[in-house]
Amino acid sequence: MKQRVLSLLSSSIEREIVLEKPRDRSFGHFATPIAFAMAKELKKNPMIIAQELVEMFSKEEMFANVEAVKGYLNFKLSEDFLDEYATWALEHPDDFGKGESSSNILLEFVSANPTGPLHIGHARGAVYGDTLLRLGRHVGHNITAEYYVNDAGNQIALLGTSLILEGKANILNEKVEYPENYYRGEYLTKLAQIAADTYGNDVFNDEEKIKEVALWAKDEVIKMIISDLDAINVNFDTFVSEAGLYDDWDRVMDKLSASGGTEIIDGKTWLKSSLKGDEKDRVIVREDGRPTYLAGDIIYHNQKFERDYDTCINIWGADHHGYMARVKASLEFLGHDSSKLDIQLTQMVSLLKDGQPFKMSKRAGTVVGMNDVVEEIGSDALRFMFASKKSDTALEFDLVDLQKTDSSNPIFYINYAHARIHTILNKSEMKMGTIMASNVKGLGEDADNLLFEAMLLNEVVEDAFNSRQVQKLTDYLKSLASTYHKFYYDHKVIGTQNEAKMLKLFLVVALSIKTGLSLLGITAKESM
RNA sequence: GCGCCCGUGGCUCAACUGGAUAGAGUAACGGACUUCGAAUCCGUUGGUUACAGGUUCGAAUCCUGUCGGGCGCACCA
Repeated sequence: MKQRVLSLLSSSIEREIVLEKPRDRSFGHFATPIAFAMAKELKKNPMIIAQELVEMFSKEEMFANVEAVKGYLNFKLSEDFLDEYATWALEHPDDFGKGESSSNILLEFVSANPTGPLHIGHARGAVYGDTLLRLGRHVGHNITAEYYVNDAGNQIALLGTSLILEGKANILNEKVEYPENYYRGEYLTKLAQIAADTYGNDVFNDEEKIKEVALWAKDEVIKMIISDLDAINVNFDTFVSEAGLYDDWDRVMDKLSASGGTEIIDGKTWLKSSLKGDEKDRVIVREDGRPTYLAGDIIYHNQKFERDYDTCINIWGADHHGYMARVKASLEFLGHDSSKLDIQLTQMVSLLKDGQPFKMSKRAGTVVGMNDVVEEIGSDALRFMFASKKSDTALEFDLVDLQKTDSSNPIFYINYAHARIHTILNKSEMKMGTIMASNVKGLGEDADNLLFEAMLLNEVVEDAFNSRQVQKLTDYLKSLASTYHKFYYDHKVIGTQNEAKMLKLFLVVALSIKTGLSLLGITAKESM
């Protein structure tokens, strides 16, 4: 909708136009402060400029009314235009809210180490990333969802050792000395049992097999992670293995040093990231020749950029923010445009249950598993909760609040609006053909407002994706549901003269809610 | 100490990225069912946008400083 208005305005005004949706509907459907900007250049009173613009546009069929108020230019859309758009939406439900962007984007998210199940912080990144993915695709972009698997380095060996210890302790019932660093948790108990079933109990005493067991365990953990993610409707297109990247190491190193990006001091290779905005240089190869974690990231990001995307989006936990400068520095040295790397951070999550800190009771300690939360409140509530908060602010929420079945629980409230529409459609004797053949004109201001709001989905989705702020969509859906509930309360539908018209209006609302929820990875309910 | 993020009604969050009177939900209180789902709706109370300056037609938003909070500051991933 907004696109159409904008393109009409752009054909007459040669400058960037900010078109906004006024808070107060009496100012129209759309408004622009363009006259203020023009006033500076033309050295004329903005009120006068606005008045001139009114005359330019008031004859357009798209508008019922164009007004100049205090320098703002306010547009009210015509009912013909609104009805035409509504009909189009209902006839093309799969295209509703879609955009025409077409960038190639790589979206990397979650990328949790394959050493244990996902915790609640990962879940936030997963939901945020997957929601961005859905929004971006709806807007028209071509996006690849990728998971970077850190399967090289110490932590895999540590996983192997931890599994062996677990087996010794719980299956062989031996006394074991635990080292300072090792993994623990219920998942290891399960894994040890499977390992015993697969390889036999001897495996826990066979030093030779430690490496093999570690790799096996890593694969098992990845399977667990994938199935955990699947439980909240998060899926990936590609998995990139860190271990597999090192074939490319020599080539990338050559490129780095050729551009003066490296330096060897005390037998270690340093990335001279301080030359590119980082606070200091970073070791990428240790004295003994083993690469550091950063090395893998450098090869990986180089590979990403050589795959030639328009934009690479990374979603990282906020505790990694110190990494941004060094990764970008390496990209610069490798001759890439680091501004194409868009790093979004997700902040910490803390959970309450009925006002008390929610922690896992098991021996694994303090970290809350994603599974545990999904079990408590379900995927829909979890996804909605995370999507509805700005990702870069710390978040605390109470599980009990998300189990409520009233308007205090937004996902419930929105589903209820959708379900009410289906109830009323089922109750009505109207045939779909009759409903579609009617028009939504002449229903009054409440109906016009509801219809207009329902048809704003595309604008909201584009805005949410471009600003990387997915909570704009959840806010929109809450507001739309509220407007609908109000309308429903105030207006009787069945048996009235305007039954078909109103049902057509409701169909648009339902379409918008259903589409919006699906972009959040949630299936709209048709009955509660 | 240095760097990044943040500070908006009692609480959880918005505010179209510099625009019109800072909005929702929750909590508290008071109303609306012989009516398509009251699982809903309506109303009242609650704000010097942490504080002090600055930039301009215009600031919660941008700049500077102060205070307060979170996260980093590995040859771990």
